[in-house]
Amino acid sequence: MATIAQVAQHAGVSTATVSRALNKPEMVDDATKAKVRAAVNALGYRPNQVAKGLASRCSRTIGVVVNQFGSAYYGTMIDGAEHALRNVGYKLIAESSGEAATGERSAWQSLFDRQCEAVIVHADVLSENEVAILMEQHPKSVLMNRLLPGYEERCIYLDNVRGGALAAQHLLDKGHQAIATITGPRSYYEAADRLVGFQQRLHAAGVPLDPALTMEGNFKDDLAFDRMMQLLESPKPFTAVFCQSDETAAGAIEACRQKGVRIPEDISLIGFDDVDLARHLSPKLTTIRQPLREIGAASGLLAHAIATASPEIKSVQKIFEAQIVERASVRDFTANT
Amino acid sequence: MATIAQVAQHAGVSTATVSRALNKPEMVDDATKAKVRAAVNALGYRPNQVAKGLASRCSRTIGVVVNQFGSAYYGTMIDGAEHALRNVGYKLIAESSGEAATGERSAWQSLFDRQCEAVIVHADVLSENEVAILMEQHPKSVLMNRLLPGYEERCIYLDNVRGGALAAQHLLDKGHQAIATITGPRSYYEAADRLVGFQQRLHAAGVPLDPALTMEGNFKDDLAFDRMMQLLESPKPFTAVFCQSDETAAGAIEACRQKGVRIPEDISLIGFDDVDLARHLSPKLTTIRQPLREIGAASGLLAHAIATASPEIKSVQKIFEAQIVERASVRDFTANT
DNA sequence: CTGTTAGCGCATTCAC
DNA sequence: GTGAATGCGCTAACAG
Repeated sequence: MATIAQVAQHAGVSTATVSRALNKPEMVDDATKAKVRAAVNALGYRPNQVAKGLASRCSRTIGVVVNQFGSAYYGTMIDGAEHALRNVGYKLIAESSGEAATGERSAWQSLFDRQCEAVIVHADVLSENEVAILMEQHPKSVLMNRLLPGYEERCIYLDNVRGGALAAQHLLDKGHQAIATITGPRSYYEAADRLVGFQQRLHAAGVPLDPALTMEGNFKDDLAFDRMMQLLESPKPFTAVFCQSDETAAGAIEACRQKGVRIPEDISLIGFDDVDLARHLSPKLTTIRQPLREIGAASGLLAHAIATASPEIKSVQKIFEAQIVERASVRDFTANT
Repeated sequence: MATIAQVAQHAGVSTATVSRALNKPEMVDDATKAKVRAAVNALGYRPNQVAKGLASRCSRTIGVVVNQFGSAYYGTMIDGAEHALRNVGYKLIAESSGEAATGERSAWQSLFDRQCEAVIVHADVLSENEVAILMEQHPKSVLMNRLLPGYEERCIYLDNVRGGALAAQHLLDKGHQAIATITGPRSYYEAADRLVGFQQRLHAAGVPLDPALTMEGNFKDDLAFDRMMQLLESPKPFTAVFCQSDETAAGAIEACRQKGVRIPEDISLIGFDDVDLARHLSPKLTTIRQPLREIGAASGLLAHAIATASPEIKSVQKIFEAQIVERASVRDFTANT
C-alpha cells in the first residue's frame, strides 16, 4: 500500500500538492497534475479513506441498523437507502442488531464510534422511551419506518392508520360485513396504528369489529397459522380476515388449506406489505403495499441532509402512503347479487 | 464528543495512561484505573474507532460485497457472516454492487480503501478472469459461494455438481424417466455445475436428458414462466422438471396453473435453494437446500483467519453439501405400481 | 500555484 | 506503573 508521501516523493512534489491534485484539481497546475497522476499510477496509490476521514473530519459514511439482513423487508429498505446515498457520494455501512434491545443500542452507538455522520435506525425492540433517549443522545439519527411522537422531523414512516383503513374500505367495498383480523404484536406501534385505522373505518360504516375475532399475531406465519385455526374453530362467523403482514396471510392460508376452507370462496384474505411472497401465494394475495424501497431511499436522503446540516431536511418526504394491490384473495360479494 | 486528551486532563493523567487503562488494564494501577473510569463516565467518552484503527493499523472490520440486499439469498449469507464475525469481535460492513461489473469492482476496492482487513465478495457479474485478477490484486479476499479454480483456499462454496446429482437421484428414485430442466444463466458457474451433476446422474441411470427439454433461465420467476410455457407447449412429453432455483419453480408453477396442469399429479417440480418461498408455494416445494447461513458464516470465519493470518485458514470448512428437502411437488410413481 | 507547519484522535515506543 | 515523544495517512491553514 503506497502512501501519499511516497507518491509525493515519486512525483517530486509535496504531499499537500498530491492531496490537492486529487481532491481539488482546479487549484493545481496542469503540468504538476500530470506528474502526480503518473506517480499515482506507477505506485497504484489509493487514498486511505480512514485517514482522510480523520483529517477532514468527515467520513462520508452513514450507518444503518436493522434487525437482520435475511429478510426482504429490511433488505429492500437498505437497498433503497444505499442507492440514494450512493447518488450523493456517500457510503452506507450496515450493522444488524440480532433482534435484541442491547443489540440495537450497541449497534447504534458503534456506528457513531466509527464516525458515521448520521445513522438510520430501524428500531424494533427498543421501547418508545429508550428510543427517545437515544434520539436525544444522538441528534444525527433518523428512524426508518417508525414514527416517534415528538421527533417527526427525523422519522420516515408509513401512515399505518390509513393503511389499515384502506384494508377495511376494500373489504367493505366488496360487501364483507363480518370481519376478523390477525394483528402484529400489540407492542409494535405499526400494529396498533393499522388496527386503529381498520376499526375506525369499519365503525364508520356501521360494521363493528368483534373483539372475539381480533387476534394478536407477531407478523410471522407460524403464529398466524395457530390464530387462524382458532378463528376457524370459533363459533363466530366471518367472511374475511385482515392479516397485518403477508407472512401472516401465508400462515392463515395454510390453516385454511388444512381445514378445507377455500379462499376466496369461503373466506377472503387481505395482507400487508406486498413483499415478493404475496404474488407467489396461492391464491395470489390482495394486499396493502408498503413502498419499502422509497421509504429506505427517503431515510437515506434525510440522513444525508441531517449529516450535512442541509436545509433539505425539511423538504424530504417523511410520510408515505400505503396502496392497495388487488389480486385474487378477496371475494366480491357485490358482483353476483 | 470527548477526546482522549480531555479524559486525560479530567483524570489528571497522561493520554497514554488513559489508552492503557482502556486497552491493557493489567498494565495500570487500580487507583489510577478508577480515576480514568470516573473521567470516562463523567465525559461520556467513547474511543474514536477510526483514529484507533489508524494508529494501530487494524480496523477490526471486514467488508462484504453483494449484488443487492433485498433478497433473502444474499441477506441470509450476510447474516451468517455477521454473526460469525461478531463472535470474534469484528464488524462487518456491507456494500452492494448494483448488479454491475463496475459496481462489483469498485465496491471491492472501496472496502479496502476503508481499511477493511479482508473482504468477502459474492461476485456474480464479473468474469472468471476478472475475478482472478482481483483476487491477485487483493490477497485478503474470499469468494463467497463461488469456486474459482486455482483459488480453492480462498473460496467458500457449495458442491453444485452434487446438488444437481441429488435432484436427479430424487427424481429417478420416484420413478421419473422423462425429465426437463430450467437452468440458471449459462454464464454462471453454479448453473453449469448443477446441470453437469444433473446430467451425469441421469446418464448413469440410462435416462438421457433431452436437449429440447433443457431450457436456459435466469433464476428469476418471469423468465421461468416463459420457459415453462414453452416446455408445456412442446410436443416432447415429460413428467418432471428440475428448476435451478426456488423462484424458477415459482414461475413454473404459475405457468402450470394457467395451463391447467396439476402439480404433482401431471408434472413434478423440484427447486433449488430452499429459501422461505419454497414452503409457501402451493404445492409446497420439494427442493435442494443450500445452507446459506452456514456458507456465510464460513466466509466470515475464513475472512477473519486471512485477515489475522491465522493458521485456521486451513481448518475452516470450504465445501458445503446440498441436501434434499422433500415436500409435496414431486409425484411418487413407485408407490402405486 | 506550491511547500511548510500543524494537527485529526489515538497507540506505542522509550525513558523515568 | 506512568509520562513525554513520535507517528499512523491525510487535510487544512498559512506563507511565499
